[in-house]
Amino acid sequence: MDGSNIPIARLTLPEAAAERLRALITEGVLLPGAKLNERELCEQLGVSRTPLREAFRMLAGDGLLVQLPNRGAQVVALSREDARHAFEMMGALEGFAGERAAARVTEDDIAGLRRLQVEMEAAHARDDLPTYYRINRAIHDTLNTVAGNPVLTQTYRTLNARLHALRFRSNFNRAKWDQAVAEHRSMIEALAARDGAALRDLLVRHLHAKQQAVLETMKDQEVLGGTSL
Amino acid sequence: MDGSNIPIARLTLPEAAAERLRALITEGVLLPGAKLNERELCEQLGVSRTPLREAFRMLAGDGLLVQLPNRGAQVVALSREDARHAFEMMGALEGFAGERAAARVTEDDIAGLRRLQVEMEAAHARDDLPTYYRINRAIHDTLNTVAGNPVLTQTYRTLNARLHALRFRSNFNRAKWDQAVAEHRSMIEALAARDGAALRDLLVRHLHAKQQAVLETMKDQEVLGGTSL
DNA sequence: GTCTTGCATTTTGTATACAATATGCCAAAC
DNA sequence: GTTTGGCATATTGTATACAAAATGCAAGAC
Repeated sequence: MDGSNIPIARLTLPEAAAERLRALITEGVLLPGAKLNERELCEQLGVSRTPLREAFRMLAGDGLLVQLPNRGAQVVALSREDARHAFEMMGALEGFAGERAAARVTEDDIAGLRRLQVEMEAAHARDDLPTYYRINRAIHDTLNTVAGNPVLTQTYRTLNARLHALRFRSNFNRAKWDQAVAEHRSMIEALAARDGAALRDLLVRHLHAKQQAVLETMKDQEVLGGTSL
Repeated sequence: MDGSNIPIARLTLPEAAAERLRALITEGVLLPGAKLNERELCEQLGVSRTPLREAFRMLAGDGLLVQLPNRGAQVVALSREDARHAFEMMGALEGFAGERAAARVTEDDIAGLRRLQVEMEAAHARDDLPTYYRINRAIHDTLNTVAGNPVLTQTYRTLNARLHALRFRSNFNRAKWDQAVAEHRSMIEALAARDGAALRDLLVRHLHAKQQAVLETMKDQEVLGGTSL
């Protein structure tokens, strides 16, 4: 026996419930601010209250739910300010990832990213937004992986899940899209040149643009129970 | 009624249990790698299993415990690598905090920090390590607060709690201490000059030094169930 | 008409009983 | 001597009953 003791991935009941809830939030069945009734959800998910409550705790830890004492859990609703802070943080995390990635990247990694870039540009050319999103995400995930810091990866994933789950979509238009694709090309070049500072800068700017696009769509949105974290 | 609906801070039972457990971990009563027996802890803390388990989930979310399905919870034991990654991340977070703080700092903030710096140098001069630690922490916390990003603050606090709870202490010596105090002086100057890039750089380097000091003490320490996150 | 007060109902919090799983030990097989 | 199988025990996982708290409504006071 060697040390690779990875048990067969068997979801525990609370984990499964959390996963299902996460999906319900992401799909927009449970909207931001919605309060979660334990008994109702128990019936819907077919689990009893104990594991459901453990699922609540997990999602609260991920920042998807807030739990108010004696008043149950509700889906977080980020205010404009909260969103601004979250994207600002994302910029910092991605910038750090880029910097580290530049220091550790291999030729194979670069080749893989170039392939993704080609696919991304093809999706862009044929206006295939879903594919574009998928590849975009793959590129950012790869950068993060290449950075080789699990603490970063964990933090990044959690924050990313939060932003995705809360349905922040940018106000898409052709000019911004073209710009984003161009930025990605520059990133790969900076990475290939192992220029960490430049890559960091590009990523921070890239996220800043995304932040602006998202904030535009939230222009005069009410606070709706906006909460910290 | 205005919107300041801050309820009287009344700790829920799971929160209280979590707090107590956190203390037990920080004080070293529960050592890294120790497995936590539910029944035992129930008796010790005077709560039943349900709230204790909720406390486990909370601490697991903070990265202080790992929960293995059907095998209970245990205190995380960070490997050398894990510690390296955590400190690297801390550097990135503090760097980001410094950058933002430089953009937002007020003259009052600077005055307050200068006062702390004087206190810190006094503690340093009289070899008062506990006070030094306390003020050091206050300075870093202030920088973080001035940065004005709650998402950052939350992440920073969680990671910091983890590093503290897991009892990472650096291999202290006079040269390193002198160096650290000098670095703090430079930081205040960079902040006063609103030079975000310089402050960021100083903080990253400062954390790197701390990382080195900690890693030295972990030189050839075994992995002991070292886990991710 | 508005504000308070008390009660019924709903919902959350905690304890505990029972079920499922893991652990350790001993005997039997190879 | 090592390995395998089966049991007894310990420990975790889940459901549920009961307790505590919050909510909503209606009746009465002002």
